[in-house]
Amino acid sequence: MATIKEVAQRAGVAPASVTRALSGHPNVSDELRQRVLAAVEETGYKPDLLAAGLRRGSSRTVGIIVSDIINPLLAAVVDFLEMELGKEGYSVLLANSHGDPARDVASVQLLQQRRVDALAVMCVDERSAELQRALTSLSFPVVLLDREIPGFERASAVLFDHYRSAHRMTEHLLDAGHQEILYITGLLGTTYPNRERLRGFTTALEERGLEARPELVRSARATEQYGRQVIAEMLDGGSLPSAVLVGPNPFLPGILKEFHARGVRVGEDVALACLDDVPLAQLHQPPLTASGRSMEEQARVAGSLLLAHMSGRRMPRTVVLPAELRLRPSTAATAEAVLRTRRGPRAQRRRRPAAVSAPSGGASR
Amino acid sequence: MATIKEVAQRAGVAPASVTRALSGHPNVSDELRQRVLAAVEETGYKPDLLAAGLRRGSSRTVGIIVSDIINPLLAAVVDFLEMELGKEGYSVLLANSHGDPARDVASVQLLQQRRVDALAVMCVDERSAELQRALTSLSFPVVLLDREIPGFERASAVLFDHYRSAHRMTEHLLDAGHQEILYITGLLGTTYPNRERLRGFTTALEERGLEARPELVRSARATEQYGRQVIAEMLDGGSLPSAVLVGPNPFLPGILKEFHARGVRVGEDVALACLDDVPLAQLHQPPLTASGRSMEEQARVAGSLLLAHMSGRRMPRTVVLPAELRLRPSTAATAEAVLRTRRGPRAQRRRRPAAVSAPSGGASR
DNA sequence: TTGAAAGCGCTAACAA
DNA sequence: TTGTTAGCGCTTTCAA
Repeated sequence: MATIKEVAQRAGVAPASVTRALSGHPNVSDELRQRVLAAVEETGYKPDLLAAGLRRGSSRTVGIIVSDIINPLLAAVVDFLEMELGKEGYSVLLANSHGDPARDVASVQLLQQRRVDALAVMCVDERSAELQRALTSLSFPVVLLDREIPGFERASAVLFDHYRSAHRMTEHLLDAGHQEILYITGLLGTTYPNRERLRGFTTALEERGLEARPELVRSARATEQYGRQVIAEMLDGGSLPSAVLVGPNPFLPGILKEFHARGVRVGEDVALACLDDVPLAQLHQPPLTASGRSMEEQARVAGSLLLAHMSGRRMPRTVVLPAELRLRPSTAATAEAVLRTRRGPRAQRRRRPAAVSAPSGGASR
Repeated sequence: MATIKEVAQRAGVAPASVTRALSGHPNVSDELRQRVLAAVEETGYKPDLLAAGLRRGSSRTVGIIVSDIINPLLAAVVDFLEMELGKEGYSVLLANSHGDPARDVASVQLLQQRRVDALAVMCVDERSAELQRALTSLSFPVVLLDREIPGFERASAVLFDHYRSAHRMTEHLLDAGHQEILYITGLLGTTYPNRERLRGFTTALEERGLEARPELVRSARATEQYGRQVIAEMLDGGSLPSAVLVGPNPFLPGILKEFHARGVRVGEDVALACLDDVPLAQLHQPPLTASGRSMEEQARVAGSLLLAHMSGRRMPRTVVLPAELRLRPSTAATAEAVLRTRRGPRAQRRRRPAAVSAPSGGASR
């Protein structure tokens, strides 16, 4: 690999002039620029970005910490963010935590050592004191994506309005007459969306004089397995409410598998709504009502905030983006219809009978 | 950020001793190590990996070039690879090409400038001369993931046996009596899987005295939209074969949407098989027959090949991994049953009638 | 407008 | 076992 020295020598100029010619420095004669360009061409010179970064004190690199890149929503954010930042010459250093909070912390330190110019964070557990310590000690811009760290004023945040999203979705279910809703959520208290969604859910219930019964709020790390397990338990106990509300999308496959395995017809024997909209929700038959949000917009906003901060142009900022209710057939039936169907003659079922009975509390509650 | 000098000063040693103490150098006295460790603790020193990389001539960084990180299969590979390499202290620089071959080339050059120690490549178009030129000029290990570049002996490759996978899947459909199969593939000639799968498909047909009719091999960049369009065209022309074989998974949502929109019942009015297994295929009702492969294994093998090459321990190597036929209900019906269903009384349909008629050539062909 | 010189922070070779 | 020295390749003063 040719170095700047060789190029300089070949062009008969000083190394500094090569830098100037290539970096669009204002005061460079056309003649010198030509000679440098020719020498660059001949040698195939490509500046060493490691060396440039060391000297410049900035690596033109942005770190992304993500709790799980296989989650299509997070993959989409990474994708768009990489694109936004790439336009300005920044590369992305990816760190996936695989749901392990300890990795979040390790990643912050590693990326710091790699001298990233900024950090985008979709961590596993925003409450981790260690993580907070690591993040607040950073001396470069940080943007939190759907994460909230009180007191971390130096960071920007791009949040969706998960409170409103969950609130509206819950109201939608209540409007259909559902008196009991099973809410399957990710770990409470670990991240902003889970927290806000719970608040939206309980508030909507309370506004109608209902309460979120603890046994109907099931919380765990978002895995397919747990989604399946919860449904199995509810069915086994004969206590599946007329409506189910799902938070994080990794639960969804498990939930659907268990419903299908038991012959529970989504949309008929149970209403099902999701707070994450993923391809699976749209393509399921019947399609699933979901709360949709534009990861592209989140990434675009995050990207421009980071770029602005890196160039020192702006102050940290919190941006809240709306989510959109996407009504689909999985919640079209009224609670009454759902409960009637369940009690109705098994013979009418197209598939094998569902192991469903009316929930203990029932609609009469 | 504290530097090595400050640590050295505080510990009363030379900078080089700090390096030695921290890097586990054999000849370091316990006493010196203790003092250094204490000073590190006090200053919160974290080595600058940019500087270390420059000096060492290796950045402990691996580039990944991926054609589309939103594709769940590719996201899985990135995920596992990042994990494998992370164990050994390597970070991942991500470059997503978004289906644009020109970006592949730009990414190779950028990553080269960033002095990555190795490169994992899932490019858009392996035939691109520019890309080949860029890749072959590299002086560090490269591993191709499901990509093949003839003459690029210095690279390793981790391939799945897509030929066998497509061959077996086609045989499976032929065994069910399908005489005509619509094959929807990604751009032919751009990548190894598309090429090998086509070969497997046509060979299987030829072995039974059939031929792959050009109008039944539909090729385009893998997008949901094209998948939908092909199905719409076939249905409009009344020429949908009794079986459909789908290559790249991005087609799948479009195909399913069009089938659903037209009331074509997958598994009854048409047999459907996929050469990519994604969550959607498993969770569809009925579940879709698919060819499954372990992205985790591909990533593990790729990771260990890269690590081995980087430490100079081994030669480039090509590893071929098997794919597994996962038979599910979407191909359970025989061709005869499918065609009979289509001609049968509309009244028996549960949903609205399908706009399907027997294909022009028909089973009698 | 250009060149010379210094140095970013680290590590490896060599010397002690 | 430890310190000294040099230098990775670049960019940024500063001086000419």
